Amino acid sequence: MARTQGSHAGTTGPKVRDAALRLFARHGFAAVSMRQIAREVGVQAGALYLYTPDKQTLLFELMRDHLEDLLAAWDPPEGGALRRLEHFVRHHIAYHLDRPDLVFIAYMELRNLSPENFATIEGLRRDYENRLEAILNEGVATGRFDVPDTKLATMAVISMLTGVTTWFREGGRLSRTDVGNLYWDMVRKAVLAA
Amino acid sequence: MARTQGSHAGTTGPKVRDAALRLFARHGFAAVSMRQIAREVGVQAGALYLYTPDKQTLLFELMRDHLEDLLAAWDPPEGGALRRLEHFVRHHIAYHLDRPDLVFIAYMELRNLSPENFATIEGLRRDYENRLEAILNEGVATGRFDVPDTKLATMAVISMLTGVTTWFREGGRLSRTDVGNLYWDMVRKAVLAA
DNA sequence: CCTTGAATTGAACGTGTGTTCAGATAATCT
DNA sequence: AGATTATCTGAACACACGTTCAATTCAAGG
Repeated sequence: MARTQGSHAGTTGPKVRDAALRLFARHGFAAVSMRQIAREVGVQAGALYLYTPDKQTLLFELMRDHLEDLLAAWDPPEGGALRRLEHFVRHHIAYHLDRPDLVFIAYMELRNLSPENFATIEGLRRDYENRLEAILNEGVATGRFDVPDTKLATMAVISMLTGVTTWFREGGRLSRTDVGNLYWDMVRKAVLAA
Repeated sequence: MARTQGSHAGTTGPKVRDAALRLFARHGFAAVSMRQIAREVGVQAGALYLYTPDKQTLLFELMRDHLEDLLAAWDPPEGGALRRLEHFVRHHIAYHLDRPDLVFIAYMELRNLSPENFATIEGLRRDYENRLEAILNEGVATGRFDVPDTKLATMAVISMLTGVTTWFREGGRLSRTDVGNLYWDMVRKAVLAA
């Protein structure tokens, strides 16, 4: 037998990516087999190879698409460095809270990429970090910010903000708005000149 | 043949843990086989089972020992909340920079633990977080700190500090002392009342 | 020097891995 | 209705996995 009722490439392709994303995030890339992904999709393992050349490419494309979406999704507002920084902080938190699985694998599975794939992902991540660093540099140049080392501050702020996905739970004590406000409060105080 | 020259249980045990730590950190727990660890130690795979009941326990004990050492290593100084916080920040950074592999697996391989092992590790981690939260609470109580939510601030600060291991490279632009100073500067400004 | 016991080998067990592919099926097009 | 094509199955490939264990070797104690 082959091709059970009602199955089309248009729906199976996304289902493969969804299942892979969920399973990779939950158990880790190396711990998930192609047969597990196939079972989740409702298909035999061989059929997956109509939608990806191999397992690693499945992971790579999830990470690449995530980072490209992240880069495309941010529209820096007009205004000074402080206003742009606030927008960056709030947007980073909101965007990451909406995609915990993608964030997780994009930060955790780097070592399972081939060297070329790793370089691509690393480049995209650096593009994102450079945006924050540019804001900090601008604020320092205008004297509004007191940041002795903008490279370190960039890494520190991104680590702090991204960490929100490890503890935030929907319906918990704090709303998303609360979280955005509280993080922005800390970042603002940390970079602002006295 | 068995038992090649000059090998003793006293040296093989630690070598197994060292090799496992290095390989787990580099490639991930699930991606490392017992045979790879054995090859690194210079022994056959079966011999590893004289030193660990199974692969998962090897991981668990690395994580547990790391967290217990971390908890035991910190000796909070006399003084107010600000002084204790500074000591915590500097100690956290120094301790983590000395053990990048342990930090890495303790944060990355949680999902490869059995439920009971996970609960143990989670408890140890919470003990550590509670120390920071207690400092923040004390500072808020005395009016020295302006921290609207000490639980969130705890997570934010720990994420920020632990992130140092992802980018710091020995012999780079910044020394360890520089890094300690710069992080402490950000944390201090973020929590201090105006 | 001989015995004892810890340390290790090497083979084996059953199961699972990523990937390929000829053949089968169902939807689409003429 | 018949031919075509995209979609999927199921079996197979060669290899690797974690773990066990009888047999073997070496170091130490009497």
